[in-house]
Amino acid sequence: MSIPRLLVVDDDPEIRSMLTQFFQQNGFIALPAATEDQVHGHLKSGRIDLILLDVMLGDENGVEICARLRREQDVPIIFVSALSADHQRMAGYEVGADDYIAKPFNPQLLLARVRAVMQRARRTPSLAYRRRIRTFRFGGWVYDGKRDEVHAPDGYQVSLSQRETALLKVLLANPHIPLTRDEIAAALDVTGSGDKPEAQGRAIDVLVGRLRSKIEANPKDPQMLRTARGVGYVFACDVAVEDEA
Amino acid sequence: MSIPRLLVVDDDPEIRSMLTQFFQQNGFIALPAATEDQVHGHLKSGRIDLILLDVMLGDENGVEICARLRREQDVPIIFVSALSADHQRMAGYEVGADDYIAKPFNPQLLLARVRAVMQRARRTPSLAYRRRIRTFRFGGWVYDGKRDEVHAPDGYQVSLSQRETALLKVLLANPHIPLTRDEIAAALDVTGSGDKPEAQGRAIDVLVGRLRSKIEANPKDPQMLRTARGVGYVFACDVAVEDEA
DNA sequence: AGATCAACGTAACATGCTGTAACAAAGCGC
DNA sequence: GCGCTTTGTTACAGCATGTTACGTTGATCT
Repeated sequence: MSIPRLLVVDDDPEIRSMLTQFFQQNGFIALPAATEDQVHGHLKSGRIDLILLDVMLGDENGVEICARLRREQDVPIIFVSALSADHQRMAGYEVGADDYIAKPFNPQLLLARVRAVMQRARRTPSLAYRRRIRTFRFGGWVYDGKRDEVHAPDGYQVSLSQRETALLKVLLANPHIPLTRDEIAAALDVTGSGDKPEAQGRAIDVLVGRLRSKIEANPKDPQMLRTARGVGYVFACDVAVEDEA
Repeated sequence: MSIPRLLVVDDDPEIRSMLTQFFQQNGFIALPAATEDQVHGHLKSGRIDLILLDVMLGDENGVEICARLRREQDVPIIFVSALSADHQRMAGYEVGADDYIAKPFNPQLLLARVRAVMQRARRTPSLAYRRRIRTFRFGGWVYDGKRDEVHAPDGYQVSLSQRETALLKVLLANPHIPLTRDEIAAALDVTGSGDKPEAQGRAIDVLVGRLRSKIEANPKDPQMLRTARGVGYVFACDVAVEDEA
């Protein structure tokens, strides 16, 4: 392979040039971009091997940009977030980013991550089919990311609806962290159309209730999917994660 | 890992420079900070591996600062308190500090604690996933921190509301120490939103009454949850604590 | 002792949040 | 089109929590 070409997308000029220079000094061809339009321009005009994308691009939501890029072209994307709180939360969003890195980052770690993602991208036949495949184990239960199935402690398979599965995945990605209804709704909508910004009645409550009825031994006294009164919901259960392929 | 970078937060210039110099002589990069703003500045501008935070920062409450920092970024925090009474009290506050150290401290002990916390932080994937899990035993009763349940001496499970449980935990963390209503209220709010600074009627009294009615054999003549007339309430009962994983 | 007053206990009420059944709308396969 | 599933909406009931009001207790002074 020739010299890897990398696109640095950030609206802060300082960070942008800092990152660009850093990668150039480390043997990459690094191109700066400040807006989504510029990104599209670069993608059309030449080969790009990887995109470093800031989560907060001005008032634009990086998550949505990522989803759009993914729909359009098959480029590995690494998210860069200012807050590690975002960072954790990102894991729940099914936007298909290949990795997440929180600022401030250790330069060596950043390089390692970038190389790892590019390695992986090279090995994998078609990026478009790639997603984060992860298997979660929690209190006897298993969510098998490969088959997108949920198995009860007794081994039987439980059938969850799409929405219920999505909710479960958001929760599994954020164990012990209280999530507000808005945050959950945002995470769920990213997979879909992504254009329902505000409040939507009690949809989340009902969804939570339905999921409880399927995965809680005693739905009236939930042990895992607890409610955080005045806040939202928490997944109060330790979760083991296995990344696959 | 490179040289560890440490932030010393204290509003007393003397202690601040004393600590800073001490750590610098022991191979750390130690940065002084006097206010929360300065802390945020340092966090934004560069890597910080650990924060040493004074409990009393002027009139600001260190506990709340800690909670805010935790929400924002994932840095290990060690509390430093002037009074060991505070020290004990801290244990009840669920702020997620990684350790507590009382002044005056043994320099070697301090170093050891700092190194231990940094070790732990390195091993642990994400600090935010960590919580203090503790089980308390008091006069036949058991509070099981893992399941967040309370069991009566006869083995039956007692159902406490969230608020009642929170109150119980504050009391258990401070046995034999009279707590004022303000202190209790502060401790209870830290877990929540953290933005109800002042007096709130008789809420604490009523809450105490409700807890008594559930855990006292004879609520009219409380043996554990005693009132300290003119002060507040005391948990007059020996408590055994077990920390878990 | 008795009077007095502040602190405390608690029942009753007010409010807000949550769980959920029932219904409606939308999507899907046949 | 028809039946089935999924998902969102609404309405109502129940619970958790804070507030108020009033009776009781306990300390202090005379």
